[in-house]
Amino acid sequence: MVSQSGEYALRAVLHIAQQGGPTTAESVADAVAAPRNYLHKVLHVLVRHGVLKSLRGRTGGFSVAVPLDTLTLHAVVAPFDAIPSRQRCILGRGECNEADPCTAHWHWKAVADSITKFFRSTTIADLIEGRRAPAGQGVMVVLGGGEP
Amino acid sequence: MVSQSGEYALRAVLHIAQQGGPTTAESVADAVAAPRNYLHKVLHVLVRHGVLKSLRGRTGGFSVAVPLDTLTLHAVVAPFDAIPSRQRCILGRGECNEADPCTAHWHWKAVADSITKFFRSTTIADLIEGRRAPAGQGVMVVLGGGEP
DNA sequence: CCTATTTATCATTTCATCATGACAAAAACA
DNA sequence: TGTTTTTGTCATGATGAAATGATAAATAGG
Repeated sequence: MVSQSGEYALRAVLHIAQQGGPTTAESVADAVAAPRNYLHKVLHVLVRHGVLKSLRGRTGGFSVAVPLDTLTLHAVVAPFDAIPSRQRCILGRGECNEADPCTAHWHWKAVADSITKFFRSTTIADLIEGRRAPAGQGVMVVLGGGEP
Repeated sequence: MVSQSGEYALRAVLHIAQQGGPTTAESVADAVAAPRNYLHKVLHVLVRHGVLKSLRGRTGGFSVAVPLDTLTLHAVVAPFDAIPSRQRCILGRGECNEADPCTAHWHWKAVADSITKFFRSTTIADLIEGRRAPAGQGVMVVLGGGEP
């Protein structure tokens, strides 16, 4: 669902966001239980993608570069994993659209939609504040029973 | 979400189920667009797991070993991919249960449930018949808006 | 200016998945 | 019986993600 790197990224951002100022990679590595050198690279990728900003030197470290309620899980994970943005056929036919659906298309669509929605609408702020979901962004996914 | 091997397995079973009698690995490889030798191994794994049965020799091939409306996608994919059966924390804390939930737990739970439900309740028969979902097994997943 | 601290970058290793190729075992059929 | 067709099994090679290790560049503080 989400790669090891993506998971590190998610946990790292969550940790950094909860600290006050710049957080060192070492501190993050401990909190996330990730190998330091490897985490370093992950953090740097997030910097290049504008998710984090970094400061070198003695008082340096990483901090979040954008408002937390603006930062979606998708934005954090995207550099490492391709979360299905367009409809990805579970049977892997490559192309699978509404006009020419595969046998599993409709079955899978509802699930895929809920995954996409989750990553694109949930923010880091949502997770930290422990809210159950962003208000006013409710979406209902209905599996089974009932026609189109 | 599902590995290459798991995808091959799914498409292979779907193809075999639609043929009348035993289907040769060669025929399946063509239909599935998978490398023959590799597919061979995938099919054999499915045989060992009781999903398919095989017959050697001139009139041999693979056929489905169980009733199609009994065969869930989970059963087909499970030998290759671990579909989250128990609650798997998206933050990868390993253990993440209701009693000691992580910050993302409730957010992720609804999505994870829908995925699990999809793989465990959808059968090969459902896909072949093009039904939208097994009747009477509807499940509603609500994201956002509203309290527990 | 020097030194400690921290991020940035590169080269290399490990590992699982995917894939290829060759050969053995069984079964049908002439 | 022997030949062909099929599955079964093993050994080996690519490939990419994950992880490791070493070194360079920047920055703050004494």
